[in-house]
Amino acid sequence: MNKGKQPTIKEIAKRLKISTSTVSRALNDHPSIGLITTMRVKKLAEELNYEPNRTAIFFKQRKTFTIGVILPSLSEAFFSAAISEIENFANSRNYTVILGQSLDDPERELKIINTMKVHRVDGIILSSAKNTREFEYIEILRNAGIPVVFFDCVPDLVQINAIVSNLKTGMKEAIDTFASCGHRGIAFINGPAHLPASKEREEAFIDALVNNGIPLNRDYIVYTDLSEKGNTDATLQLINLSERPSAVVSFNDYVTLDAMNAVRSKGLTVNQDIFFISYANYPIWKYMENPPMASIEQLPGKQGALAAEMLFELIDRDTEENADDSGIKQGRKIVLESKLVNQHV
Amino acid sequence: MNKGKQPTIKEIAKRLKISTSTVSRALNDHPSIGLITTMRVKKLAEELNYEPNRTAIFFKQRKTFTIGVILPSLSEAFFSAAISEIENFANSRNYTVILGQSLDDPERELKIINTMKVHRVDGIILSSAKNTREFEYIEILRNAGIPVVFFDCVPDLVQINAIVSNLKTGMKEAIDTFASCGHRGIAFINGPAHLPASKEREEAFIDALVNNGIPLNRDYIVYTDLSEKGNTDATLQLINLSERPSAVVSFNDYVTLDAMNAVRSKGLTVNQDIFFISYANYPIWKYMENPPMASIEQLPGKQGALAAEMLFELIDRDTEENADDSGIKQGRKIVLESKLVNQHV
DNA sequence: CTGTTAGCGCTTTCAG
DNA sequence: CTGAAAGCGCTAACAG
Repeated sequence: MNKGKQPTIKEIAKRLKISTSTVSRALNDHPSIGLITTMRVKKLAEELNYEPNRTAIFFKQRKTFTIGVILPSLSEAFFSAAISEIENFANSRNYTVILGQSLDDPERELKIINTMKVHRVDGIILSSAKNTREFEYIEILRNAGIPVVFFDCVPDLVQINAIVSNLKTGMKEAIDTFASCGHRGIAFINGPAHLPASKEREEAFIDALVNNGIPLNRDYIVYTDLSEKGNTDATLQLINLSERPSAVVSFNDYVTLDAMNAVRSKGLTVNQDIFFISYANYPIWKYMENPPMASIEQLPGKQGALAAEMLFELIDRDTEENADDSGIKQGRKIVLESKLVNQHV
Repeated sequence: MNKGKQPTIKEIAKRLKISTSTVSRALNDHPSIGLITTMRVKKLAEELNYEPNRTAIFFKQRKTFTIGVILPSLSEAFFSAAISEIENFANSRNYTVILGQSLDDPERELKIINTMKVHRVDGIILSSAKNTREFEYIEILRNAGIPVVFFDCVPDLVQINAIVSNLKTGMKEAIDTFASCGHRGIAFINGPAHLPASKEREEAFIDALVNNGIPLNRDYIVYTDLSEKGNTDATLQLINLSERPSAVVSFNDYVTLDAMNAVRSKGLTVNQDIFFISYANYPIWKYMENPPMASIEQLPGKQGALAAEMLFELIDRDTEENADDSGIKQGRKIVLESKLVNQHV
C-alpha cells in the first residue's frame, strides 16, 4: 500500500547511482545513452512499477495530448456516431478526448471553450451550437494557439478549417427521385432560416425543382425551429393546404418522425398519401413498418474521422514548430458529398 | 499577437514590485492579503488578460479537475443519455470529462483505463465492457488512489461503488401486466448468460411467473448475444415452437426491434399475434405504428447523474485528506428501481 | 556516453 | 500582512 509513493526518476537515479537526466533519457530511448544503462534503467523502472507523471510532462512540454470535442448534444444519434469515430481516431494516436455539450446554447458553448482552453487542449473539434451568431471564440482560440476544426454546423466564414457536407448533391437526387416517380407537388420542411445548412438546402431544393421543370410554389416551403411542436406545426401547414403536396423533403430524420406522426394524426397514410425523404441522422428506418422512401446520408462517422484527421495534421504542424507564420493556415475545407441511400420502400 | 506570451504571476509581481507569492495569494483570495494589494493584483491580472496555467497547477496540486467516463459505446442511446447527464453534472462543478469507449472489448477497456490513470483523472465512472471477466483494473485503480463508480454493467463484487438498477421490479410489473391481459404463453429473450444483468432478469422472470401461477416452460427462455443475428435467431426459435408464445419480454429495446422485424418477416402482426415489453434504452416508440405494449424504464440519465454525484463525494472525501485508512471506503451501492412506463398501446 | 544545472508556473512553508 | 526560498517531476541545454 505504498500510498501516493509513486516512484520518480529521482528514485531510480538514486538507486542506480546515476543522474536523473540519464534516467530520463534512457526511458525515452535517447540514442546517446549506452545500451547497458538503458537496460538497467528500464529494468528497475519496471520493477518499481514506475510510471511517468504526465502532469509534469504536460507542464513542461506545454502539450497535453488531449483534444476537445464540443457538440450540441451527446444524445443525438448523428453526434454520437461522429464522436465515436473521433474517439477511435484519437485513441489510435494515444490522445485523450475531452468532451463538452453546448446544448445549442451559445453561452454554454463559450464556457466550455474556455474550460478547454484552460485545460490546454492541443486542439478542438467543434460543431457549433445552432443559435450561435457571434464567433468571438474563434479569435480567442486563435490567440491561444489552439487549432480548431469545424464540422456539421460550420460558421459561414472563410478562414476556418472544416469538414463540410455538400447538402446539394443529396437534395438533387431526392427531388429527381420524387419527380421520376411522378410527383409534382413536392414540399420542403426546412430548418431555421438563419442556418447556413438551411440556406444551402433551400437553394438546392429550388434548383432541383427548376431542373425537373416543376414550378416553385412558395407555400410548399415551410420552416421549423426543430422542436417537436415546430415540426408538427410545419407539417400541418402543408397538410392543410388546398393542394396538399404528395411528397416532402425534410430537414432531417427527427423532423420527419414528427411529421409522420402529424400525417397519421390527420388520418393520412405515409407512403400512400404522402411520401418522405429526409437528411439522415437517425438510424431506425429499417425497423419502421412505413419508413420514408429514402434518406440523404451525411456520414456522421466519416465526418468525425475526417475532422480528427485534419485536426491532427494541424497539431502536428504546430508541433514541428513552424516558427514562420505561414502557420496562419488559411482555412481549408474538405467537402463530403451527401447522397441518397437506403431506398427503404 | 503576443504569441505564446501568456502573462504569468511573475510578470504581475514584477510590474507591481511585489512577490509572486503575494500575487498568488491575492489571486486566490487568501485572507491574509491586504484588500488594496488584492485589488491591485486583480486589476492588473485583468488588464494583462492573465490566465493561470492549469497544467502547472495540476502538476503542483496533484489534481486535474477531470473525471474519466468509460462506456461500451458512445453511440447507443442509453449511454449517450447517461453521459449527457454526467457531463452536465461535472460541468456544474467545473470539472472536465474525458471519454473512452471500450466497444465491449476488455483489452481496449484496460488500455483506456491506463490512459486515464496516466492522465491522472480524479475519478472514473465506468460501465464495464460486456465481455470483461477479469477485473484486475479495480486493483490497479485502487493502488493509484483513483476512485471508481460503476453503473449499468456492474461487476459482481462487493467492495465497489455502484449505481445499480433493480431490474426485478420492472420485470415483475411487466409479467403482471401480461398476465392480467390474459397471456399465459410468456417468453423471455435474455442476453448473454454470463452477465449479472441477464441473471438478474432471468431470476425475476421466473419469480414473476410463479407469482402469477404460470408454469415455467424452459423453451420459453432463449438467449441472444445481442447481435442482430442473435436477436433474430432467438426470436425465430420462439416463433417456431409448436406452442408459440403470445407475449415476449426482451433484454432491451434493440433486441425488441430485431425481434419485431423477425415476427413480421414470418407474416405475424405485432400487438395482435404477439406482444412485446422490453427494458428501455431507445426512445423511439412514440414514432412507431406498432410499438411494444410497454417499456421497463431504467432511467439512464438519472443513473449517470447519480454516478457523478457519488463520484464527486468520493473525490471530495479524498481531497479533504482522510489520511486515516477508513478511506478504504466499503463499497456503497445505490439501487434504482426500474419500473414499467409508457403504456404505448 | 553521462552529469550538472537550470527552469517550466505555481503554491506553500517559514520567517519576518 | 508580505517576502524569500524551496520544490512538485521532468526535460534539455551545456559541459565534460
